[in-house]
Amino acid sequence: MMVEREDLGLSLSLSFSDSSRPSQLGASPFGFNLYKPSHRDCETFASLDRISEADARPSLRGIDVNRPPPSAADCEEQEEAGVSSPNSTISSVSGKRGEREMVSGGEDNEAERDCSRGGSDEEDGENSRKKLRLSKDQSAVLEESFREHNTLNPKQKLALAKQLGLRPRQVEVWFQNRRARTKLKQTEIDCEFLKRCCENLTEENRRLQKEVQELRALKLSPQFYMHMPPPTTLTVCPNCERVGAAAPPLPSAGGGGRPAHHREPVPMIPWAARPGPVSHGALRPRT
DNA sequence: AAAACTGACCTGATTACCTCA
DNA sequence: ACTGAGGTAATCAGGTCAGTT
Repeated sequence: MMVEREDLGLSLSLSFSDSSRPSQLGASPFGFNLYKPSHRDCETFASLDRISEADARPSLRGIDVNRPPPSAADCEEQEEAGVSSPNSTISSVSGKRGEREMVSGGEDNEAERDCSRGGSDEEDGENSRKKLRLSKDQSAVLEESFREHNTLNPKQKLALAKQLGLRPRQVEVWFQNRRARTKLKQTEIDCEFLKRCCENLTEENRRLQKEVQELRALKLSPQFYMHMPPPTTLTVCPNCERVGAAAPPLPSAGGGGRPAHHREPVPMIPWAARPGPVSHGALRPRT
């Protein structure tokens, strides 16, 4: 069974078989990579938008996030200042706090503190969490970006934020939500898949039980021996030298036309498939 | 009115870096 | 100079809230 990507409704870019992208979410058993990047992986050069939530709140009360925030441009400028710092090692250095601070130092942080949090619930009743609605264009750009990388490094975040006229924090939140919801959808799909596997196996089991019963009945009848294959059709397995009748391959079973005793169990679920064929030498003693 | 969607937020975990004894 | 402990900051996943469609 293969689930169409379009089925997800989120127009996800689930890479079922594409393992070529390193920056996917971490590995899902179904091939959807759910990659959690370590800080070492990403370019953390000026993560200006991470601030104490508590600190951020008070200064933001009264800001309507649905309005293109005056802060957005301001933030970008401030962050750009960080980005364009001659001392920064923006694109090549990974997550060294020294560098982060170099570009995001004191005042910028304060500024970001003011502009990165849309927050402001409680207390101020009239400004309880207004919701921004992203435009189609904004969503499209974000989707496109998500398809390419489902995590953002700070540089990409800033660039996107600037391009879309959003705060970096908004871009960050969008990506976080997107990852979470993508994963949720994938889980639902996986669940559905497992359900169908279970049904198929139950059916197969029923069928095999029936077959066993029939064979037992046949064996008890004297005519059974009349149907025995002549000895010449018995084959010797070249690997283990066991004697077995050449069985026709079962369409649904793994192992194709191999002798029955060499057939691998059918993997119930895709990720259960072994990386390679199990051979007699698979359990070689360590040297 | 109810349900689905979605932007925003909170919390806890993880990791890297810094400071200091 | 080296080292381990504790602190700080950034980022993430998972869960939730609440406004919008």
